[in-house]
Amino acid sequence: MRRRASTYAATPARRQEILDAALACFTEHGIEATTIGQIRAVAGCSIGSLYHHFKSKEGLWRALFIEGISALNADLLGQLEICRTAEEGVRTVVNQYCEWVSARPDLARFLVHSRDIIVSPEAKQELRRIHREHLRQVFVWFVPYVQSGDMKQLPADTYVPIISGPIQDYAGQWLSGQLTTPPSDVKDIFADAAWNGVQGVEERHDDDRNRRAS
Amino acid sequence: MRRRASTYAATPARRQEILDAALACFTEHGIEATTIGQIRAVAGCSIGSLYHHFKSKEGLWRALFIEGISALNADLLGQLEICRTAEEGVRTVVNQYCEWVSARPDLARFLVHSRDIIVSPEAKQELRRIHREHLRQVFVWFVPYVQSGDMKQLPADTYVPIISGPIQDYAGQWLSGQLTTPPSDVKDIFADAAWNGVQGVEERHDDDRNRRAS
DNA sequence: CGTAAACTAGAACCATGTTCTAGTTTAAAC
DNA sequence: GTTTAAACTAGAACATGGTTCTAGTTTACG
Repeated sequence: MRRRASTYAATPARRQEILDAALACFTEHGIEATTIGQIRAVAGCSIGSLYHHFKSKEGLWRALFIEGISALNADLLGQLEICRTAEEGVRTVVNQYCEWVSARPDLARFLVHSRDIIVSPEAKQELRRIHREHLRQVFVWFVPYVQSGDMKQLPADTYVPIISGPIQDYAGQWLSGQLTTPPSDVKDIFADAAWNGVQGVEERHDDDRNRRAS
Repeated sequence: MRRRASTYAATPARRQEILDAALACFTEHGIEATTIGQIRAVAGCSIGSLYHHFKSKEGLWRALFIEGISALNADLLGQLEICRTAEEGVRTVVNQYCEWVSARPDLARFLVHSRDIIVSPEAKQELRRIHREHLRQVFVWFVPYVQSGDMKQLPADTYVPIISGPIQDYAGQWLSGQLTTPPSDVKDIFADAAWNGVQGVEERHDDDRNRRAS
């Protein structure tokens, strides 16, 4: 007699309709300015239906956020799989982010801007967990190259900012309309800078110039 | 007969009380979760008084944001004034941000998190104007060093992400409690990375190793 | 069919930002 | 000093928008 959850065939479609409507509204009016009423209207459903699928407005944000960040993470890990050198890996991190942002700017904009909007402690904790797990997986990929000396030894928490910080900063500005040159046009510059920042000291040359008086 | 604005002696103090109360509430409950009622209670004033001094909740955010960002900018420009080399300038940009974030974490947290929360077009435009003007002033300082070759020639919009992106990313994580090592403890690493990313090609050595097959 | 859970609907509710009207205080003019 | 006009304060009334609730419909499966 006990029925499994979500045996209805049409459910996933309706759920997705609401998510799509929400993203469209966020893009048009901004995340903060979007109301449940607008989403409901675009999705063509009732308040009751919306609240049946998502516990709250924040629950809707959360679902959209998790969907987006998971796709982004999975895509990156997939691309890292086929990299064979540290440099390739670092450049892939930068390039993949550029491609992703260009390919799905609406979702990217939402991901960037929504980080500071999710408020409830449980949700925050879950998002942090996902983020940590992702970082761990990426970190694992790079560990051997740090040990081999292909990459510099640095405090663990500094790799991500050095590699991803610049391109994320640039992409954020581009997404909010402050820059006109798309990330894909400058990705090599940021890939260079990223690799430059973490590559190991090379042994073939005189390396004095990497040292300096502080 | 015509009276100048704000001839009341007590006004600035009351205004500041409200701003301080707002920042305290933001720190305690988060920006989004803070209500006008909470601010009013902490500031010990009435709704009418609050709305007299600030047009709206967003107006209050805006005032706090402008106060904070202006102080941050002025401090940086002051420190840049006394720098005499490109490397000193770049390192100052990184170090000053570290110091600022450590000295006034509440305000820094608000600045970082509120960027995406201010919604009204006019306010957004004003903030963008302030930001652009600040960037221009900083950029002007660096121009001679780019022309002299002390710094690499890059697309104009890429300097800021390369120099400030990593430390801002790190500081943001620290401010939100995800990291325990304060920015001041890793500032040299990020200053190294920043300078490394923008320093000009040095002529005394063989520079081939800065080139690579993409 | 019959049934139980998934789903939909929208009215009622409630929290919170904003406006409004009515007063009080301040400082300058006479 | 008294007057006067604007700055300021107060809090009730209002408006908007998120959430809850009750009632009904659809779906899948026995």
